[in-house]
Amino acid sequence: MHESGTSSGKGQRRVKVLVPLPLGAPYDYLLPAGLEAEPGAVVRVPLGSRDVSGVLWAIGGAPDAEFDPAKLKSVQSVFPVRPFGATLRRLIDWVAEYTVSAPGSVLRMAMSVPEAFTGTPLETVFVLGDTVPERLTPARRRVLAVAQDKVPRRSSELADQAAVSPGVVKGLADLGVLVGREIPSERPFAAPQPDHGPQTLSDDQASAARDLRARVARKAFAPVLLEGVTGSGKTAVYFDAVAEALRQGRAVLVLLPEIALTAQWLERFHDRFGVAPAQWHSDLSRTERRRVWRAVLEGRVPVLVGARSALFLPFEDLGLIVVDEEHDPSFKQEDGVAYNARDMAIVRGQLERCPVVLVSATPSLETVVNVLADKFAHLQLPERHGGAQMPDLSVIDMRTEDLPAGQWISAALEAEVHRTIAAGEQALLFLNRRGYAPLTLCRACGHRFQCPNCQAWLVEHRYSGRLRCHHCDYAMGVPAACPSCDATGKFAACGPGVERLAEEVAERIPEARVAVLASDTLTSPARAAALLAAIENHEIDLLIGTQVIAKGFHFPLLTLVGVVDADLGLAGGDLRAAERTYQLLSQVSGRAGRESRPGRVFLQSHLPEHPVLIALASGDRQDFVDRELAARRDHGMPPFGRLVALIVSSRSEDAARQTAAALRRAAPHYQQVRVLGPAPAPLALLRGRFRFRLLLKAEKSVAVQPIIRDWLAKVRVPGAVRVAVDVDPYGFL
DNA sequence: AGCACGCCGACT
DNA sequence: GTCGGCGTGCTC
Repeated sequence: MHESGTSSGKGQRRVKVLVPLPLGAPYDYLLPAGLEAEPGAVVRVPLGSRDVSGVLWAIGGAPDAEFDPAKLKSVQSVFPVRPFGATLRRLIDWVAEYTVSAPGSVLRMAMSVPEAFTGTPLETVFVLGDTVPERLTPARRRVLAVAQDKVPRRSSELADQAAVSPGVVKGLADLGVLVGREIPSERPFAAPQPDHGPQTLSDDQASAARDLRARVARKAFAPVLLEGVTGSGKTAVYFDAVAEALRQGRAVLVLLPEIALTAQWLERFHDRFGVAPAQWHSDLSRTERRRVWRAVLEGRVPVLVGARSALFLPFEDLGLIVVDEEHDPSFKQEDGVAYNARDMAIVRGQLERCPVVLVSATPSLETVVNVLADKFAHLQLPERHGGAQMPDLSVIDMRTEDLPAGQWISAALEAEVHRTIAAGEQALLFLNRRGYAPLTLCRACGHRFQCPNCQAWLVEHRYSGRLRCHHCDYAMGVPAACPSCDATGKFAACGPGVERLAEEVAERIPEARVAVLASDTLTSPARAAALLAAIENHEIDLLIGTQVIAKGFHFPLLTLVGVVDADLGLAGGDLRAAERTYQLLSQVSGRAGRESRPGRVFLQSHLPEHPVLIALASGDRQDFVDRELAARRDHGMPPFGRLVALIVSSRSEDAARQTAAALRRAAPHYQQVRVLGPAPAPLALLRGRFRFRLLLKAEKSVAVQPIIRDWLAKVRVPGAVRVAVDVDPYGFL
């Protein structure tokens, strides 16, 4: 019973409240006379049979004509926190409009900490208790030594300072040796010092840095591409702009792809500014997430580095946004609200009136076109920093190699690895495939292990002894006998993954001390950091890695890069296959010879005449970009045309097919618009759902969102069927 | 996203 | 006979 909700006495204003649910529009509520709230206020409202937190979106406004005014409910309370700023609210509306999704779904991304508004965040700190431990291990002794001074510390601080794992601290706490206590966690975020450790910049770097500093000082929107070959010192340049924003007292947001692996980036930040920045990524604990969110809202975070979702944090006074590795596909969110954080960063910069710096060695074609059209300023660093040379790159034609079955390293590449290790240097073998083998089949009957939920093969992982689907969380043990014909000992692994490559290396390059780096072996930041340290200390000679190794790492001794299968990304009809392969391979190549020792790169390929390989081998990126742009323009493809994908999915294949067909029949008819499909989506079965895809292709001048909205409104979609809209789709999944 | 309501299998 | 499975639909 919500009696208060049905009254509409005098002094109660009607307000619009957006709740973080996919509801399409803000809902109307009454604001009781006693409550004061302005737009942006975080409020508690009744919804159905429960209460939810939402944001007051507007006072008054046109009442919802569909809704019976007698049923209006009342705002229950207003949280005592700073309201969401007008720019963030406009960003949320803008993103919802652009991506054709519910504003509530976008708000949800900006309110990712449901419990962030209530009271004061608490955290547990420990001090030495009276109990004496029975067994004193060396690790425990170190913890006690640290705790001796009676200063209360969080368990992670104790663990760090005593150089023990968090488990040791927890063990002592469980024994009562350490006593925990809850205290308000409003520890300030340490202030980065703009002049802590300035770096010497080359002339090119200094002039780019000067330009960026001036733009930051101007406090106006300015999109800038900072382009420079791998190793040219782009980070040092934008750090200067960060320092300038700090001097202005404005906040800085740095977006990076896959934050968990940026130990080296954090180290550089620490060297430059004396402290660590605040961080935002999916691995944060609840407490930490809440602490950071709250601190951002209250304007206590000077610099934050985060993954794409950090774009929706409630900053009040942003002075600079940096999108590092702007071309990286992981800025594109595919599920839920499909948005590209790089593009939305530009929008946020516009709303906040601050510069947005896109950083890359291989800018996306979208960005290249924006530079050509003078929409983005362009700063270039043509040379490697500190006199290092770009690596020497050559292609190994695998058609003339005669490798025995189960081997993937050519004789030439093997010889190079031996030589590199003998010279006391390090080598990297790159293969963008996790696990042991991408396909396992039975030689007796031809049975292939397939995922029951997805249209995909199960990938054998020998380290964990399981067959795993890379698209959902399905996994099974390797059975003793074939499930189809009962034969035993007939399984054959087809194709290589990094684990199998490691096996080949053990046989052919036995002198190498090897580390395998893949997203499933670098499970925690701690493990990643330990592995990086081992590499830096030259305890490792040979790195075998998937694309996690391609980004941003800097190993002085690494002089040889071997790309085991340079053709891997080129198959299939993906629009961006060539662009992405070029980006990935030039980034991997860029790991070689970053300091005084020159680097060499070998690309093993069956398609040495492919434009991507020719461009990589010749080092002529411009020629490649020109050709690729010409091809895109000829076909009216992005960045010259626009695409919107509709993915129709359902547990019932029939229901999905029928809805897709109904959408086809209702397809919009305009001169500059074409609708393709429906066709089974590239992953026609994903996580137990059957998927069909329609593609709308339009000229660049067309506003596609209203067309899509009209289109969707014409078709009745049964509850069991979902239609996902992806404006500017990236991959063709 | 929850949570309620609603129609079909194994239990106190 | 009911307890409860999760499919479907609504929430100002």
